[in-house]
Amino acid sequence: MKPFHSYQNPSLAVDLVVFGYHENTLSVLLLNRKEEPFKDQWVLPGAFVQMQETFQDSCSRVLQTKLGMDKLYLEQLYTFDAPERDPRGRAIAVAYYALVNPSKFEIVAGTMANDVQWFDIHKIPALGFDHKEIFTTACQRLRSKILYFPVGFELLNDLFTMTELHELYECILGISIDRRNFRRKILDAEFIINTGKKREGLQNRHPELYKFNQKLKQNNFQLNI
Amino acid sequence: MKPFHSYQNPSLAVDLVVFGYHENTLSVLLLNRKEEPFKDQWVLPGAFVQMQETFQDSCSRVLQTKLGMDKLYLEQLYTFDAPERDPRGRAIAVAYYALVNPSKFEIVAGTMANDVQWFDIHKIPALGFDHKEIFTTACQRLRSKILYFPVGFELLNDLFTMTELHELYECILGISIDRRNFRRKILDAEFIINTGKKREGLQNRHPELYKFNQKLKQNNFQLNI
DNA sequence: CTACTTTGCGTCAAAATAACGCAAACAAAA
DNA sequence: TTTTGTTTGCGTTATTTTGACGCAAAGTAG
Repeated sequence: MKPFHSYQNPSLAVDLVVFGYHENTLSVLLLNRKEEPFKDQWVLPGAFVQMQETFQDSCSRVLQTKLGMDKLYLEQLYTFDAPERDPRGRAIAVAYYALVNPSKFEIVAGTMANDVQWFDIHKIPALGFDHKEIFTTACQRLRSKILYFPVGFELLNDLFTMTELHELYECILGISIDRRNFRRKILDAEFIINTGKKREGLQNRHPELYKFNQKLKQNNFQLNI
Repeated sequence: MKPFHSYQNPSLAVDLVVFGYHENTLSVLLLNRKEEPFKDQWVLPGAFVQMQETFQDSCSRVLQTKLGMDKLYLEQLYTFDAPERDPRGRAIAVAYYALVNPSKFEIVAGTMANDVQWFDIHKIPALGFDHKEIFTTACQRLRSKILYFPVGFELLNDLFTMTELHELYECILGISIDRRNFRRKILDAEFIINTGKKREGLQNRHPELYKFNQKLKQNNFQLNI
């Protein structure tokens, strides 16, 4: 499918903010550039959009070829168009963010090339292009989205404890939330379902295991935390 | 500023959802197409993005040349990339929405070409391309944004009455809101400022005139209506 | 058996909300 | 002038929601 336009169009790329949650830390995946411009600097992974593919296709291609990942939760963030954002010429970036669940986090961390690395979102180095701005936008989106969409479940395993969910929210929102009030609000909103199972192991009291309530993908709700 | 890419890039356009509020009705500006495809059908106004201009520039160009409007409040909505969205070939659309205040609404309505027309958002005809989807996205954005950003003021005159603001909210949200509770919440949030002036005229009791509180452009707030 | 930690559930005062009542301010009719 | 009807501004009250805690059961470790 060719472009039907006679004159030239700007270059079009997708850039990805890949979030992972591991050991009570929210991290982002960065790539160390091997070419100019911004050689040896850290940047967000990305790729040019091919003529026939959708943005989601482009994102999947980046995730698979550059990062060795399966399909993840993906959501479009914003499209960045500042004329000087790429020193090589006019380039539009459609930013997406992705969420990696903990099981994949470790696999990825183990097999990653040394030019790919997880960074704690509070310890991000200087980034090339306008990627700092993209990263900041992604963090804001995640923080607001978590209050009215069960986006956090993409960052946890299928079964999780109330404490894990609680700590995830504290981590993403950057605030401390009363454990007991959090529990009440989450349960009142029918946000999650108690599976009846318990996590056995080296812990103290064995916590109950919850799962995500699928109905919430349709219904809107509002968590006032 | 040329694209630095060797292979071809998709066509890139901006599409605009222009909202106007007049006589207690929220309307959108539509254009009747004179060429194929979708000849004689209604579509959203739009234009191809020139190599050197930002999206905002492209939007302003559309608003001025096609619709004869000044600069308006503009916000990026979403970027649409379905491969078949344009039958002529691959085309990406960056959608924006714009808000027109009432004084300009009437000027525009008076001088508009007969291929441009305001439509009540509840009486939208069939639209060409994927513009129905873009329109729907814009309505949703407006509804959610009005609760945490004073976006509604762009649709009213500088000075307005509490009743006007109240009716605007009912119209956009599509629900009925208790007049007295609405007043209390708006005033508690320091959403607006009482100017002390009153609107004289043919009404009954002369209502007080309010203005938008500029401080709210920075501060976040949440209206629970 | 005794600490100590984690987890689940409950209480209660304070704040926010929804659902109204009511009278002042004005225009128009009587 | 007086009356009637409408709009506007400001309350009140019962109910719900929230925030800040207490407390004991279920575990582990000494």
